[in-house]
Amino acid sequence: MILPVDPLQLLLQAPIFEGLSVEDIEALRPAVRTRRYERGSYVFREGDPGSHLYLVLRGQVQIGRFGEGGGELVFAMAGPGEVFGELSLFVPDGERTADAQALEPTECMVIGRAPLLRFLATRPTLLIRIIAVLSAYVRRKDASMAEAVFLDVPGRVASKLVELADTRGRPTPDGIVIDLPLRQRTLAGMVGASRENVNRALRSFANLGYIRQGRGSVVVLDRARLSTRGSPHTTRIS
Amino acid sequence: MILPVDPLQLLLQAPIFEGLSVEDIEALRPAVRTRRYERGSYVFREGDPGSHLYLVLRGQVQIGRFGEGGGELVFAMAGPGEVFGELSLFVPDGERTADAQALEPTECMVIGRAPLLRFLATRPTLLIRIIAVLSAYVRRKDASMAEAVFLDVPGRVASKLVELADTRGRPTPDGIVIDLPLRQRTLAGMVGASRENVNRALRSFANLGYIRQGRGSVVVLDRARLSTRGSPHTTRIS
DNA sequence: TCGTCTATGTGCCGAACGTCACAGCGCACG
DNA sequence: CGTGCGCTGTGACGTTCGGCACATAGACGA
Repeated sequence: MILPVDPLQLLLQAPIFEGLSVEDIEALRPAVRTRRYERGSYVFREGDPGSHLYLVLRGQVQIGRFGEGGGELVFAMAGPGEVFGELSLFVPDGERTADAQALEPTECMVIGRAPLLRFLATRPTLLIRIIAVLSAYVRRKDASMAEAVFLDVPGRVASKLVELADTRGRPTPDGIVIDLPLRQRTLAGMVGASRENVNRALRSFANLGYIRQGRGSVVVLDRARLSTRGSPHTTRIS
Repeated sequence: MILPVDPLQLLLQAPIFEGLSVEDIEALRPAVRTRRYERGSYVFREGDPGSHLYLVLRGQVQIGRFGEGGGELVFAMAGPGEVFGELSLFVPDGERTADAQALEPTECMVIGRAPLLRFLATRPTLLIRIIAVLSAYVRRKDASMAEAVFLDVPGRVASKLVELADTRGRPTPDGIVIDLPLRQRTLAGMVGASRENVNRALRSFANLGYIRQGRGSVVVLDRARLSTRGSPHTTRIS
């Protein structure tokens, strides 16, 4: 994959910054640095000062809680053209409340909080767009909470696969290829289930012909049937 | 409880609008109406057009999914001085993705989307504050997702009670009284568990002397020990 | 005051799922 | 070109928790 001549152009693709003009981009340029991370290394960890915004140029980053001893939980993923680390930016002296870890060799653009805030302070339209994006985040979180409560493990896996196919899927003659290093570990962290049960769910979907799987990859073959799997048991709750 | 002379003054108490000046408030006045809701009635439902922002003057509103057939899940609560319905505001033609239901006789201030957006468009400082509040929302949602995954039902109940004591608690000689119509149904919806198991957790905490409970009310007696209950089993996940 | 409705308390059962243990197996790295 | 590490696959087991059934008891209206 060939990088664009100007990495800053990628900002235009991030939903949060959609609609930036070329002049806007030039105004930001002096504040920007790029950094590299090898697979498994941390971009930041819980408790670090949250003083920078990151834009992924190449690779993949997972954001969540990755305690050494035991469980891990994935809050979000960020691939090329996507932004992360934005939540600490607007809280004065904000600390990171999650870890960010590179899943592959990764390169990021880094923008300091102060210049970015100066930049945004005069652009209410952009601020409103950011608010819209954050509102959508909150809604998606509410929706996943509902799924975690109302769906069993296979249901959550199916639902997550459909979501990934829709948001990061690349259609091919064979099926929708999910463009992610999607290990069962990671998928388990996304849906809040054990790796073993995610495995069993995946195997059963593969047997039904809904998906095809390889090492670290999933291809969605039958999106329709997979999304049907979304309402299995009617958990009562309360 | 006596209502303030001017309901709009309450806007100053909502975190989202903290820092408004008196002139700001006057600018909004023509756009504002008030409405009443009886207990159990819906302020809005999933699918409604999301064209208004609500500020609670009196009563309590729960926001979440409340399907007739079976389960319910509470995303947020709003009491006097608090705002809800804000997520649809910045999404053009946004629909409600949750229900809002009055838990008690309730009175709300209602502000239309268009006038509010006009008002905000010239106040970047306020927009940045809104972004900060939404960022905090996202983080809290991530945190509750982590709790849902890593804690068992008693642990989640304990954690939620501590949170409620901290955010809506009124300290008294007897203990921290939670100022909410807190039925076991509602609490179950907040932590994503069945009413029965929430009951068992509450009873066990009461027996240990951590809390005292009445019909629709909980008093936290020993916040320290209750929050200790927060790390029971080490779920592995992934 | 009485009756009904809603909230709370509790025992029991079965299913779902986390946990452990271990067996292939391929990739990456030396 | 091996070889060890990490990802995948699978069985067995015990716990947790949802679901049901039902008892009790305040609250509220007729």
